[in-house]
Amino acid sequence: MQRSVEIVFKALADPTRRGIFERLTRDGEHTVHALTQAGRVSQPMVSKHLAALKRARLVRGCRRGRETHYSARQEALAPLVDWVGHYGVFWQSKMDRLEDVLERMDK
Amino acid sequence: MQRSVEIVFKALADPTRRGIFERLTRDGEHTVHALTQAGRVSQPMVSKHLAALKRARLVRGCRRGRETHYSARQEALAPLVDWVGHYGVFWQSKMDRLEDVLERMDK
DNA sequence: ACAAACAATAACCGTGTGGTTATGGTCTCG
DNA sequence: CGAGACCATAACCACACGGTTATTGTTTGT
Repeated sequence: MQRSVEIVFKALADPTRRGIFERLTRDGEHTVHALTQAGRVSQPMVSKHLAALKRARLVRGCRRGRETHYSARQEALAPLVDWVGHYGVFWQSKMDRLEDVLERMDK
Repeated sequence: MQRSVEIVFKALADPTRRGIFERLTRDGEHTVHALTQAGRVSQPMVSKHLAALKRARLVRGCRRGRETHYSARQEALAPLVDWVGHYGVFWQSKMDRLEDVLERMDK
């Protein structure tokens, strides 16, 4: 619980990692090679960052032959959203109203 | 812009800092002394963490005599919320609907 | 079968950062 | 005035972390 908040926050605190996540979100699946080309860091570093994002479940990689394809898992942002909902009361009021509305919409 | 996202994420990535912010959010204004008592970290460290939170505008301190009273500024979570809205498309759809609803509610 | 491509790991390095104790600067109060 | 409370800063230390190059293990194409 608290653990995942910790891991997600830490994972997204690094700009390079955020950049990778943002790119995977915008452009979809990418191989390590592709991410290395675009980025300004070496391939091993990309792999390391991907490992960190994977630990936070922010990213999922599937090996396909000799290349690994990574894609973003936006659901993994849930701990972040929950945290804001808990401790950012200003935003919580908005979220609460959202919950109500969504509930009513589903009926 | 990007800068504030960076600073806010980094500030909240540390568990001690998150703890301080959470406490200030729950229990309201506190002096450095009070925060030191509760925490298991030394007073200078509390001051340092408060300085970091202050740089992120997550916290505001006002000197009152010889003690400084700190309180949380939840509005400073905005960059975080915006970022999630931007890159967490899953959550963005919810947020968009929220925006619409709130707009209609205000009329 | 072999060379090259792709990704992960290892080994290493500099620095950023969380932590400490010690010190200094104000303010309060007897 | 002087002692002590409160906070910030300094000086310092250990280590986690972002970065690199070198290496290894698979897989692919010819």
